[in-house]
Amino acid sequence: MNRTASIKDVANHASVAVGTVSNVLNYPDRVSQRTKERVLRAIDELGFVRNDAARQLRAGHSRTIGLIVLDVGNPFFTSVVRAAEDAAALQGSAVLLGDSGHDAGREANYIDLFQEQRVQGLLISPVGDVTERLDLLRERGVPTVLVDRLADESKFSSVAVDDDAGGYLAARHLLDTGRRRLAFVGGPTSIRQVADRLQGAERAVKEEPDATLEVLDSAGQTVLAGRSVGDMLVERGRAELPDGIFCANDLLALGVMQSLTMTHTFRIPEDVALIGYDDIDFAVSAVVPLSSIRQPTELLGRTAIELLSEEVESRNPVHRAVVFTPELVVRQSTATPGEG
Amino acid sequence: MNRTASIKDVANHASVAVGTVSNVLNYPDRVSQRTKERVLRAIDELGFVRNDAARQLRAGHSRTIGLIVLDVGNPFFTSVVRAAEDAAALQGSAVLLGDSGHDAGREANYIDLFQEQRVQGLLISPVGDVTERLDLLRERGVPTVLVDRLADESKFSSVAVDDDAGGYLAARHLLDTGRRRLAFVGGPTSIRQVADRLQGAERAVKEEPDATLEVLDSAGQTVLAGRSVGDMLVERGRAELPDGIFCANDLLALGVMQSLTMTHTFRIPEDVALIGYDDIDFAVSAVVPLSSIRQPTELLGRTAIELLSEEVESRNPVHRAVVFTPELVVRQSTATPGEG
DNA sequence: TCGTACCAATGAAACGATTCAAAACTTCGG
DNA sequence: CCGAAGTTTTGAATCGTTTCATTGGTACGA
Repeated sequence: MNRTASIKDVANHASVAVGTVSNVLNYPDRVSQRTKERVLRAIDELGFVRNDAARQLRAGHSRTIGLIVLDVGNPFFTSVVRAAEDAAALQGSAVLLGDSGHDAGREANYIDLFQEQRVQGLLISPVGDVTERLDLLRERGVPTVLVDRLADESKFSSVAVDDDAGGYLAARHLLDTGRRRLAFVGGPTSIRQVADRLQGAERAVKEEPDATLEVLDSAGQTVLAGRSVGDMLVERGRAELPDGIFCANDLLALGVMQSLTMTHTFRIPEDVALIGYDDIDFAVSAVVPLSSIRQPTELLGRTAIELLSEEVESRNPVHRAVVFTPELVVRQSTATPGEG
Repeated sequence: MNRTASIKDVANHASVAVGTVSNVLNYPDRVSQRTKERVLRAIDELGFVRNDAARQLRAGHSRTIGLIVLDVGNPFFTSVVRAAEDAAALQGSAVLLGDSGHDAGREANYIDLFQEQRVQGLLISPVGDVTERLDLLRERGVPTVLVDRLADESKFSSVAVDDDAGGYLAARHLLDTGRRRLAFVGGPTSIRQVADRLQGAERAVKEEPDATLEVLDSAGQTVLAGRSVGDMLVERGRAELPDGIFCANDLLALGVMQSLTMTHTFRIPEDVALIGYDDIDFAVSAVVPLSSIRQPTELLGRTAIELLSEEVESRNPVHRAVVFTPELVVRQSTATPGEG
């Protein structure tokens, strides 16, 4: 048991030619029943396992797709990854997963690694601006699809979710349930997602002449940041409290909820309605189940793979930018006051 | 720009032999300065990227390590993965990540895939019992290290965390802060982790003659399951309430906390102390910051890689089972009543 | 019996990098 | 100018698979 068996060993053991063994593996119909059985027995007895490196060397390309995400721990990406893996498996490819952790250096390492592996193509949620490294990929003809990032269609295909539409959806929902004094809670607007969600909310508020939107800047996108905003609101007193709060993500919303419910001065949703964004697992099991905006992550992952396949198959590069619309998930935290 | 450049193209372009190009890449010292520069320029001009398949075919093995986890979304594994990747990178290997999602079929697919890729070795957190497939790997001489699972040392190396010690640590902490009527909240004890944590807690309680431990079975390991247990406790009334609760994981603890704090009948930690397990991100930002037991995930990942390296390098397979002791993280939810 | 199809099996060539024995070139002392 | 010793460069052989033109067999009708 020194070395793993090769196709040649199998051929000898079954007394056939190497080409025949290869045919058994790749084109079973071309081989007679008798021979096939002999070969399969030999494979079994020797514990033969295909050497993918040799296969891929001959084929000129691998059957793997590279996927680089900003943070595997983030449920959004976890879900996208899972969907991409499943979609890839259906078409016989495997996904190599890389986690850049928002670090351009790690991202670069993975890009290089995947190039050496001769991946069929690359799905990437890039760190910061689209780097020159991605342009290099393009020149080298490595099909690439940007994930969760709009792209110049002359250069790349991309899949993304319309954050402006999500913001509109959230604010519109608050307005539809009778709230008029809205507040937006969100981290630095330098983050594109935050800015887009705010912009969508503003658009909805402009549709109602008597509605107002107050912007409450939060220090970050965490539960604790949400709690400080909440504490600040509690101190204001009832008269100046907004009656509908839209948070740029669920963590912020959970923090705000903690503040408001702890003091027992305000009730959700009777005094204030609260809606978040992302629909993380915790949203449904919050003290007051949290309404949220759900992003179609499975669709995102699946579509990314499909766009990539298109690029791989067609010679001439026709890029497409696909944008999905998020979905409103209504729970108790924004129930209509009348209905409790 | 039809085909990616090969080492032969580079050699022609720089007017040297293929061996020289290879030397520039692998043993730069063997090559004269002048030649090296010419070759590097050619590499740059042609956009040459090493073909890993060819390299690996010649070398007989890859520079990658397979890692199969039960759930990439679980923060415990996410952290282990990150640590393993970093440790592998240090020794010049890359990690191929597979997510079995607790599904034996997906696990089997990844094992097969990684075998075809000729990974140097495999880290796996196996689904259910150690399968015959792993025994096959062993026979084929693929070094394998089990993660988060104790293994028969005659067969595999393994890294795991001592759940019994963790349970002891949690209960001992409750006892040390003066609590005597303890309760354990945990899902079906058929789950090994749950059973071990309970056993450790029982061990601690036996050390105090006047202490008792009540076992409250929960329907699962979720926030909602925790909340039903909490609701049940609230109904009991103060006299029969335990004064220290140890939950088999943080989600359960957060659920219990929601119930107890919502009614405002009981205060944490004054009336009841509460401690969880895993120290997830949410623990620190709970309404009452949650004490918990932290598992040394980074250490787990790093050590797994080290054990694997040992197996890869040494001829004769000497397996080791490494068990780590978890760590107590004290927060407000178990503060000593006196200190409030 | 021969010729024509058809089907199965064969095995050399190719993929691209690394290795290593041999060849080619330098340098330097005599 | 020669030979020895050292340094660089060369290029054929190799890894394991797939491909495909070629060969070997079999069946069947004429």
